[in-house]
Amino acid sequence: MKTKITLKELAKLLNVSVSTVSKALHDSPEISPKTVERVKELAKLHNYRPNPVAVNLKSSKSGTIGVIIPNISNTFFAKVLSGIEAEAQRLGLQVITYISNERLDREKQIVDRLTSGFVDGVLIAISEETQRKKEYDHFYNLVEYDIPVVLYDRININLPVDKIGIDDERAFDEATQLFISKGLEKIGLATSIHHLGVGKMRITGYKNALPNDKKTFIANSSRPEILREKIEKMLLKDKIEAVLCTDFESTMQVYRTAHELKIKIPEDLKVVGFMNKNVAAFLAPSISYIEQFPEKIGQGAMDLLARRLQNYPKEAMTSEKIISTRLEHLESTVF
Amino acid sequence: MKTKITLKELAKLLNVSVSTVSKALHDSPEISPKTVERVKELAKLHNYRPNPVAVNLKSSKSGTIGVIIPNISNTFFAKVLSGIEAEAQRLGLQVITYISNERLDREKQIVDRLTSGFVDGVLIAISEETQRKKEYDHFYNLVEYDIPVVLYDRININLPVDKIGIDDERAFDEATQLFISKGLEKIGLATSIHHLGVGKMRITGYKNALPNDKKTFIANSSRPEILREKIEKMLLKDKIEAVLCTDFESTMQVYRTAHELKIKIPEDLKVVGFMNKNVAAFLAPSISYIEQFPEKIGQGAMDLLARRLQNYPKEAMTSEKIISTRLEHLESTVF
DNA sequence: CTGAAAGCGCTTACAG
DNA sequence: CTGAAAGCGCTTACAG
Repeated sequence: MKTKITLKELAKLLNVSVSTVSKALHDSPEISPKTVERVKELAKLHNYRPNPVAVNLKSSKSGTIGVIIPNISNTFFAKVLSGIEAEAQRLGLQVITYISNERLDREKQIVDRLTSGFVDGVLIAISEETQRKKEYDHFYNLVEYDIPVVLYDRININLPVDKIGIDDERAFDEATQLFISKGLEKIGLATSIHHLGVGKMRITGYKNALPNDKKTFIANSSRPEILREKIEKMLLKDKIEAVLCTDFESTMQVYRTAHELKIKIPEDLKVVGFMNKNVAAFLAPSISYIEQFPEKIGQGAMDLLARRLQNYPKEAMTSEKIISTRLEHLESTVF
Repeated sequence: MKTKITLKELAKLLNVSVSTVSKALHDSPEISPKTVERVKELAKLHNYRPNPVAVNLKSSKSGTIGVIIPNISNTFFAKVLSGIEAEAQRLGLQVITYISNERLDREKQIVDRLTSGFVDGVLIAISEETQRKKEYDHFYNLVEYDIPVVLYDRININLPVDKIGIDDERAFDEATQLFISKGLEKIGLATSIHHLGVGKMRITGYKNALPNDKKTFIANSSRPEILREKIEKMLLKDKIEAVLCTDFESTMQVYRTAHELKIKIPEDLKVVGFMNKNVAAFLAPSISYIEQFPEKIGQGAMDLLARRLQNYPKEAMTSEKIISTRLEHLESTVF
């Protein structure tokens, strides 16, 4: 077993002081070129790497950032994490992952951990329960401890921090407009996330797009059986001609229910879903969907945080960044 | 802005030494009950929490573990991470996430990072490229630095470390047996991961289950268009009656292709897929699948690692743990 | 150009 | 029962 070599050991081998070694490795102009060379050579030979924990203690930085993820099984969040991780690597930062499972108590625990100095900054998508109960006090602890926070995706929340997400309202407004422009009269919406900020925004986009003379049809429930019933009612009784889905679950429910009721997509029903290509393209028929570019959101979130880590006091203003979505047309919106 | 209070500051406020405060907070019997009480009270008042970086430096532990994930968009791995994170929380460990994107060079970089002292141990699922090239040297660095490693999921690899995964061979053997017992003659397999260890094991299970007089039918490609063609050939020319799929992609391809060719599932074709319930149950028809319990794999991996972290030298033998799978019957295997 | 010293925030063996 | 000292591995202002 190899054991990690330390500055002290290098110094002894070279018959110089620890300070000289440290300075040499940092290319300090104080040190003679000859010494620098000797030191670096030996360091390389022994594959010396500074102990990050010691460096962190000295600099009172941890060199890591925390990411709070509400639900990692959601491919969207998994991909956001991927974007964060890639950008963090580029910046030389480590990513510590925390999963709240959409629960407020877990989120509080996590934030408590975070304030004890594990991380230099935090990226957060706020849990569902937290949003439902509107209890944001714990986040102010982070602010008080001067730990920069960036909210990602779930940004429709009144906290004085940087934010990055998509324009949920516009995406659904545009998708609804599309149906209207094709002359459809009865346009519905299915959602299992109507209590989330992002869900509300999407519903608002849909409603705003509908002219006053057009009725809204909304099937909403976070309980699968109920959602399924409401979708069935929309399809059979309301006889909607098109439906927008705000999330993966509702999209799959619409797909399955239409099939069971022998309602043909796209002939009898146009569908715009919210899911990733991996699934959308292989359904039969394939389902058009709103593409979100989660990796970009992750990368952007990391960049916003990195800016704060560099010169926090200088920039007082918080910024909000929006990543555009795109409606990807597959078979379910063929007219 | 609150700033974190240190031992030194507490000591000054209390007019005692830093050592006394530290000992009191650890309930040392050396300290008088009265002092312990005073110290704890003030610590609580100021919400004192020890600086983890300093504690780590002292103990030469980092209190964190690394997890290498080949592809986080794969729900299986996302859920494994969830299991790891939950167990790590319970054990008071932090999880640093690294994503290799199935690439050898990224994996090498990550391992390099890991050997510089960021983590106390590592959980690894080896990347696809690494397995293809059979280049495992970089992992031996971890072993040399005495950093415990646990392989999860992709465990069919000859490295002297603890492992946890599923019994891929048996799962596919049993699923194949099921079809045989129902009197089916032509049983095929579709895969996009035949170059991965787990893929090979699944194929072996399928082959082993088939009696000598039965032909094998295998559609394999990691390129979607090619896989699609091969599946089409199996369905149209070979006229297989049942098909096993080793992964999400091949399952979706079979589902979609059967639909396009107007081959009815399950009447004309029985299907056992490899995917998660979230999707499987909402397809039309729903697709029976092999359930893997990824959270359990994550939890088990973390536990194996925790054991090593506690008493590494004592236990020389490496262990291999298998988490049972279960065939979940939905509509695609109705006889 | 080199090195001794102080210090980051903690823990713990040792002295009193 | 309390405290001074050493040390974890580094960095850096200061002295020589």
